[in-house]
Amino acid sequence: MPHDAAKTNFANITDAELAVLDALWSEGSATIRRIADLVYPSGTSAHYATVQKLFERLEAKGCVARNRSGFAHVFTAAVDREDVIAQRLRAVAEQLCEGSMTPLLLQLVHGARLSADERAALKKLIDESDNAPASRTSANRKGRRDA
Amino acid sequence: MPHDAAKTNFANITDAELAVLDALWSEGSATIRRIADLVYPSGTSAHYATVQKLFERLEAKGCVARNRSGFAHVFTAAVDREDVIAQRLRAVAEQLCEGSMTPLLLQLVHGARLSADERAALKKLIDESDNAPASRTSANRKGRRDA
DNA sequence: ATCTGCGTCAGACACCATGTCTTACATGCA
DNA sequence: TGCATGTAAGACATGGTGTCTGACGCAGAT
Repeated sequence: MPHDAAKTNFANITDAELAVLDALWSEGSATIRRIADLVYPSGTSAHYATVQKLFERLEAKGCVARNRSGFAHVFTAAVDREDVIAQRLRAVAEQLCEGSMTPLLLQLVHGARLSADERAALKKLIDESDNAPASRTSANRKGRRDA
Repeated sequence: MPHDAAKTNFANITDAELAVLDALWSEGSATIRRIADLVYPSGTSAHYATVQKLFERLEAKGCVARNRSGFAHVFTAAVDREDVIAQRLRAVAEQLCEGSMTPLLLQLVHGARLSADERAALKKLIDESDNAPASRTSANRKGRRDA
C-alpha cells in the first residue's frame, strides 16, 4: 500500500476540526479564508492560521482534499456527514458491544421517540435492507450528490 | 441542588475507566483488588493504585457507588452498559445531527446487515414504541436487576 | 522594480486529560 | 507489637488539541 494516511483514516475528528468540516460541508468547496470567516466571524489573522492548521490535520486524516492549482488552495470534503456518523457508531459498538451494531439499534428504537412518519419510514427501510445485496455498503460510501 | 457530581454526570468515560467499569459489570460488585486482578492479570502494587484512581474518577462521575462500611470498600456500578451506550449515541447525535437521533437510526439500518430474526424483532420493537407513552425513557434508566 | 497584501509552510507554544505511579497514613489480624 | 492490606492525596510523564508566530513566496498596483 503506497500511501498510508490517505486511506480514509478519519478515526478521531476533534471538535474544532468538525466545526471546520461542517462549514466545508455547507459550502461544498471553499478556501481557507472563506471557512475561517464562517467559523470565526470576528476573525483575526491568528484564527486564519488556526483554520489552516485544522485543514492540514483534516487532510492528513483523509477527510478533505486540497486543490493546489490556484494561488489560494481550494478544499473539498472527502468524507460526508454520514461517513463520520457511521464511523462514530462503529467506534461505540467496538468499545461497548464487541463490535455488534444491534445493541445500538435497540437502544435507539427504545430511547428515541419516533413520530408515525418516522416509524413508517424506518420499517420500510428495514424491509428494503432485506432484499438488498451486500454491495450497497461500499456503494453509498462514495456517492455524494450535493451540499 | 445539593450534590453536583453525583447527578449521573457520566459524560466522558475514558478507555481505562471503561475497562474497570466493564469488569465491574461482569462481577456485579467487587473490591478494588478483585477488579485490579481482572484488568491487570499480572498486577503489581502500582496497578492496584491505578485502578483505585480510576474508581475514584468513576465515582466522581457518578458511574459507580462506593460502600465504605467494610474495611475494603466495595464498589457497585451506578450505570449499566445501556446507559453508557445511550449517552454515547446522544453525544454523536449532538455533535453531528443537531441532537436528532433519526439520522443515527437510518445509518444503522442502512449499514448494519441484519438477519431475518433481527429485522423481525426490530420491527416489532418499533411497533411497541408506538403505543407506549413517554414515561418509559426515565423508567429504564433506573431499573437494573442484576449482573 | 518595488512595495504591499494575501497566501502557504513549518513549527512553537500553553493547556488539559489521561494513565501511571509514589508516598504517607489508617485499619484489621496473627 | 508488627505486618499485610487498605485508603487518601497528589506528583508525574505523555500526548492530544487548539492556538498563535514567524519566515517565506507569489500576485498585482504604483
